[in-house]
Amino acid sequence: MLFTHMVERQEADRLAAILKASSDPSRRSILTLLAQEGPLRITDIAARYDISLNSVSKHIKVLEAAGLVTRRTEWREHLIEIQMEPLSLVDQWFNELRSIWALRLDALEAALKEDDND
Amino acid sequence: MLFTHMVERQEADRLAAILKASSDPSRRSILTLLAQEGPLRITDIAARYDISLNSVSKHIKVLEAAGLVTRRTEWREHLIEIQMEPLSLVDQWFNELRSIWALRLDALEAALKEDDND
DNA sequence: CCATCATTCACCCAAACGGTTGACTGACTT
DNA sequence: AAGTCAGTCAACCGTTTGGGTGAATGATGG
Repeated sequence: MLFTHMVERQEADRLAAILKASSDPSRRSILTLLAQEGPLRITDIAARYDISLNSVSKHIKVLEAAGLVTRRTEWREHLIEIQMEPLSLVDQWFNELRSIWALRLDALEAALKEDDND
Repeated sequence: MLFTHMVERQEADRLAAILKASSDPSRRSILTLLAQEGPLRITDIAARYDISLNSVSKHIKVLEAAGLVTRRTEWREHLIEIQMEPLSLVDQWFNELRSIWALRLDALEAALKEDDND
């Protein structure tokens, strides 16, 4: 059905964004930092690393696009907060993979048992 | 302790490899294919896509380096099999993140309760 | 009125990436 | 002896990516 495909496509894109965003070590480090310290300004985050403020700003935008982070802008100060929810989409993909794999094994086992009866 | 750090470093590198490997759509698709069809030759995999055999061969090498796939070489035929175990390392990282985050919230809550008593 | 501050924007650069093509290897088929 | 087959290696191309610099913005504080 068309609608289902659209939803699936959307989810696939979201998954892609999440995985790509978390595939970079700097961004993973920023996520950890945000998890332990709570919401931080971009400047505060940049202060922890020896990369430029600009670079951090770009990383935040990538994380934001993936939904891994949200931004609360209070005039010139942007408070960045980690968002855990998107991780579940990755969990979901893993579980799908695992169940597809298990399904095939089950079928294989059944086929073997069938062979026994011959 | 030095030894612990070495182990952690190793694990971090492995996590990085796994996330980067699964951040590409073609590679994710290949993984799904392998999950549902079982071990396949590189040629068989390539036949499913309109990218060259060479390109698939490279993707397989990336997946192999991440441990997401193993190779059983029977002379010129290379049987590629999906490996689920590495996914648990990503699960593990997610859970660490979530627990770090929860820990901070707990501390925050405790501090608020403390304030109430003033 | 001028400086400061937090952030983004517009470029620039080098490295990495996904993909291609072409040559090579080594056994099996004809 | 020649050709096919499965896969790798090496070189190349265009695009993306992570990083950097410098300027712009726009309210706030001297």
